[in-house]
Amino acid sequence: MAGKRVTLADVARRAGLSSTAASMILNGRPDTRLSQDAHDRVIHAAAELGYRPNLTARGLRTERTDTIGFISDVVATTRFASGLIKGALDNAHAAGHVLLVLETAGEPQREAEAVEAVLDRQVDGVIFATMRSRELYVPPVPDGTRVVLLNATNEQHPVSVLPDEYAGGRAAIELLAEAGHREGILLLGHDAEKERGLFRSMTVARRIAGIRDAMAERSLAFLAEESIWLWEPQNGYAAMTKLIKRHGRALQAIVALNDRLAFGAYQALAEAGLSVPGDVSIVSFDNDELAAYMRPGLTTIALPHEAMGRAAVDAVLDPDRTGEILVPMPVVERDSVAHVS
Amino acid sequence: MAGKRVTLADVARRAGLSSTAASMILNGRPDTRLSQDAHDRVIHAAAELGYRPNLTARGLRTERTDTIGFISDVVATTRFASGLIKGALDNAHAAGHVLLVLETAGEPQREAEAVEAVLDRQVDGVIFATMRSRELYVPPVPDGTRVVLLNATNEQHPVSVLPDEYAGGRAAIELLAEAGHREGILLLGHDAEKERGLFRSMTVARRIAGIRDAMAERSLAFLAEESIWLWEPQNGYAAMTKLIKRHGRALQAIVALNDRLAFGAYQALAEAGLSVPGDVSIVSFDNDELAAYMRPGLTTIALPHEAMGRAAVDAVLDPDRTGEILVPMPVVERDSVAHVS
DNA sequence: GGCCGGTGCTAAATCGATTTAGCAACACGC
DNA sequence: GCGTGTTGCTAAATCGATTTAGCACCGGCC
Repeated sequence: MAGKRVTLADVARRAGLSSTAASMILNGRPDTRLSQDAHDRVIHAAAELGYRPNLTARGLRTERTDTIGFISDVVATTRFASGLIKGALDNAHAAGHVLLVLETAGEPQREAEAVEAVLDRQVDGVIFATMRSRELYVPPVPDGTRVVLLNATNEQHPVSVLPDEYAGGRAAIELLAEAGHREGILLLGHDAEKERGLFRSMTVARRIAGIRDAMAERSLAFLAEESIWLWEPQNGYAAMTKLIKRHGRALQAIVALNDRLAFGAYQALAEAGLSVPGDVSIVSFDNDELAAYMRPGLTTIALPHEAMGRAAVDAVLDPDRTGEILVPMPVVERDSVAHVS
Repeated sequence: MAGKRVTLADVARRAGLSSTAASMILNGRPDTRLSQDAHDRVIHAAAELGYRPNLTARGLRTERTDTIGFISDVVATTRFASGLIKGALDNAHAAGHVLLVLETAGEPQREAEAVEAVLDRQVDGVIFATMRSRELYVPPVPDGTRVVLLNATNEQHPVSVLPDEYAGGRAAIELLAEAGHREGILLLGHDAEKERGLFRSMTVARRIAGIRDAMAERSLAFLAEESIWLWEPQNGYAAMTKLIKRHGRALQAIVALNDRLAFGAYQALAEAGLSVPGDVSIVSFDNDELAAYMRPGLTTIALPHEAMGRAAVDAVLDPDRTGEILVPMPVVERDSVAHVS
């Protein structure tokens, strides 16, 4: 494609009108007294010339750019991070906006740079996202700019989008209880005693609270709780190998605090000759890509990353949305939980 | 933070000079004859007021926005997609640029919209990325705009960044050969006969060519080749279950065409009571997240997603880069290949 | 005939930068 | 004392849109 871009002035000239008239007509301004004929001529000329407004120029005048800054500590390492982006992208597209994506690695220096980079480009709003949910430092932002925290909170900016972890935690226990499990349940990843006073993350705390409340309501107690600091497959494998030795067949169900731990548990159970869900049921959290690949498929409470990303964009664009926006965590039932009588 | 942004005019006023002078000084323009004193005053005033140029305004005048459009068919579903973005983000940041990320789901309609959306915002260049490497349709783009294809090619735009799949394919075979494997090698995922005339993807074709050339050079032949159209764990599992039955202990090594197939193969081997790498060695491609979680760790030829993303940004910013830019695929050695004598 | 109000449109200012063109003051050479 | 350069700086144009303020014309009414 060659030549320069068509400008509003070109359209106006072609229509035999001023660019004032062309601007008003193309923006559908109400209460202008421009004739029907003028409307027709401008719209026709614009179509004919393939006119598209230069948003840089418009932005300069209107201070609106139809662009949202999406600043994240991490974008690639987890499916969660990219899910947030995808959801945000979807709703931004639907609203005719576009996303400026920046990564900070969680370093305050880069966070500050990122904020400046997006403000220099006059974004309409900023979304701050984190992997590990937490109270997030937000560099100073001018008053008018709308800020939404995604999977994070901040005192000065009260608009946060979070997964409804409390309800998710309850759902995991409800699922096991409805399948008839009442005994021999193991909590893999957290021990109330050992981790007392340690801060893991805001949302994980709620997840665990949901689990414990649902247990208590049903007068259920865990057979064992195993604290694991890093929720990686290797650690899940090691912990489960030990626990199988200790508890043997008393072990009937596992609540794993994420899918990677569950994956490690599968490996340990297979080595010990125990089958899932025949001998042991497992329910977990996150719905990692992994969960679908495992055999049998892992039943898990999904982290609703895309829905969260979508909610964040909606919140940026709707000035009335405020406070904590909780996004439900869907229960993804596969084949790792057996019914017992 | 309150109040309006500081403008160049504010800085100039404070320094007691014209904004022309302030602009020239802050941009480090050569050959202006402005005094050292004027320099000091402007720089001092800018620092004092915390001046940051409005890039929208600058962009309007200079037609440069320090912004690159990153248009991808998919951003979230695979680690590959998000790796490309992360790499691009890294080098964009290093070069003081920022990325406008858009997703198209591979639909021409959305591709066209995406191009218009980024051009309307006067980006300095556009990167088109795909998951499945292919000749990509690129909507018309004005002459001056630099276009780079990432994991794709296009006739009109000769700048492409691709993984060096041919060398990667060779590397897989070299690895097995050096470990002493000469017989009982299975190619999992492709059968030359069955797939004749079918087009999978440009890069996969090169991968397979590298594999076959390296085999031929060493006068090696596959024990069997198994065509699998969709490279998912379930299909790898099914195919391997069948192949183990058919070939038994003759099977000594597997070249899996991606890690998800290898994962399925692991499951089938474990069920058949065969150990990796004791009974069967496996080498694979991609270096999915999965590969590190598997037991034993999977040796695989990595898809260099981040390096590719970085290379794409470099190519956009350097007008001299042209043609195919091949990014090496690193060999990631874990524990799935045994030495045999 | 003059005033009023409505209709249909446009000139010019504006956003915040960059860039072009050129002015005033001074030194120098002859 | 007069042209010629150099030095140090600025006024104004420009990019492409939006928006403010207001002009010219017409018809109707007294």
